[in-house]
Amino acid sequence: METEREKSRREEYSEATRQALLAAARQLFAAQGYHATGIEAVAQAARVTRGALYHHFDDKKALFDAVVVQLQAGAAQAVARRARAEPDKWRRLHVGTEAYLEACLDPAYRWLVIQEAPAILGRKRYQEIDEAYPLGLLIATLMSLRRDGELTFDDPDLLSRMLAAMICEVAQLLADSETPQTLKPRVAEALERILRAFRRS
Amino acid sequence: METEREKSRREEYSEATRQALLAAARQLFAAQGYHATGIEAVAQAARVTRGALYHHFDDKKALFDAVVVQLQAGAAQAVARRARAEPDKWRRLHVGTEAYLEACLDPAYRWLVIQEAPAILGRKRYQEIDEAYPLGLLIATLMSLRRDGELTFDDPDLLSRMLAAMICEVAQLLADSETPQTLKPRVAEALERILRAFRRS
DNA sequence: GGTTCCAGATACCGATAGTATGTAATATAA
DNA sequence: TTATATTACATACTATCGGTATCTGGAACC
Repeated sequence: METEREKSRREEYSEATRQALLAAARQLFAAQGYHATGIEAVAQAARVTRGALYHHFDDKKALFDAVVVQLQAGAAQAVARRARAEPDKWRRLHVGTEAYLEACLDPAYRWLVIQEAPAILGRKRYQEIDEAYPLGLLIATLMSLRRDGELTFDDPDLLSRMLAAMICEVAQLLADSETPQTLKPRVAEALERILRAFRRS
Repeated sequence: METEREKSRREEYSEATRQALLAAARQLFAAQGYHATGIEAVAQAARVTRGALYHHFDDKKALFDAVVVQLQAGAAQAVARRARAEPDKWRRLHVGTEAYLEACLDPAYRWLVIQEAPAILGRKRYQEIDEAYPLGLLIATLMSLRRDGELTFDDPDLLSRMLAAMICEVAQLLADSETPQTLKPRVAEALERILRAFRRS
């Protein structure tokens, strides 16, 4: 914890408008996509002018970046909350992937984080954020399993990315599916089998 | 084959400029990305004016769409060429995934088809193209294996998408990797194991 | 109580996608 | 052969939008 210096009224207001801008941006970007959303519209939705927006964020990309960070942080928190409860590591992995899959079902997450973010922020920056949040959790879990000799594969980093890619893809399918309730168990089975392929037998 | 009606000189010229526009677009989009590339630049590179471009393509997105179709067709052709030679179906699958992975290593393919296309064309249209070309091959192969009772999983469509997603992700990793020669065998092993998890034992 | 500083507003610029219209060349029909 | 229709392409213009430079009012601080 950093020393909680008393915030001035000004700083409070400033922070509040920053949050309002973030919320407006998330909402509009998710609803219409990044390029279809004008900076002007975001500012209006947050009830400020474009000047205020440019005071808080360097440019449109920086605003989008902040939205993505926020979404990734939220997803990671949701996953961690559920996984922490599990004592067994394989169970933790299982619960974690399921929780992440659930997080991916949020339309805003799918559209902004999975679809648009890599192209807009660039793969490098995208991976930075991903590793700092949800992907980082997965990597850590797999590395831990590897240390215990429970994972029969030498590259947890590679494996985690492959798993994450699959989960994202599957989330899109589930979201687009007209019969998700029949698709869901198949997805679970496939993931189960794949994980087993890397588990010490 | 449709009846090869004699082409007039005009039609030949027209087709040639269309191809020139496509080639210029592919080159520039791949080099700088979709949004960073102006319509004007594409027209100039093809040595025509923007008017000509808008004559051949409805808008910028349609131009991009055509480029993506061309790239996907090329990839599918490369995969089919290599896979057709194999008599055994599992071998065919193996060779096919490897060939597709190789196709994904083309920077233009990675950037335009994998990264930008879903966001720009929309997931629906993207899947249409994908299913018509490389993904379609994979689905067909898996369905054939399923019919033979060789595949112990009920949803070849789902599985093929999961595999394709992984391969795309892995291609990005290989491309970014500083030591692809050490990464490659690990990738091969992982894919091998995953396929085995769905193979009749 | 005057000065500094900063959140936010206003006004402007440049780039670019898209449109409306014009033109010259070729195909087609009388 | 001449007249008409069609087509490929060019030119000029508009609207939108991201970004910047400049300004202002009020809170914090000496």
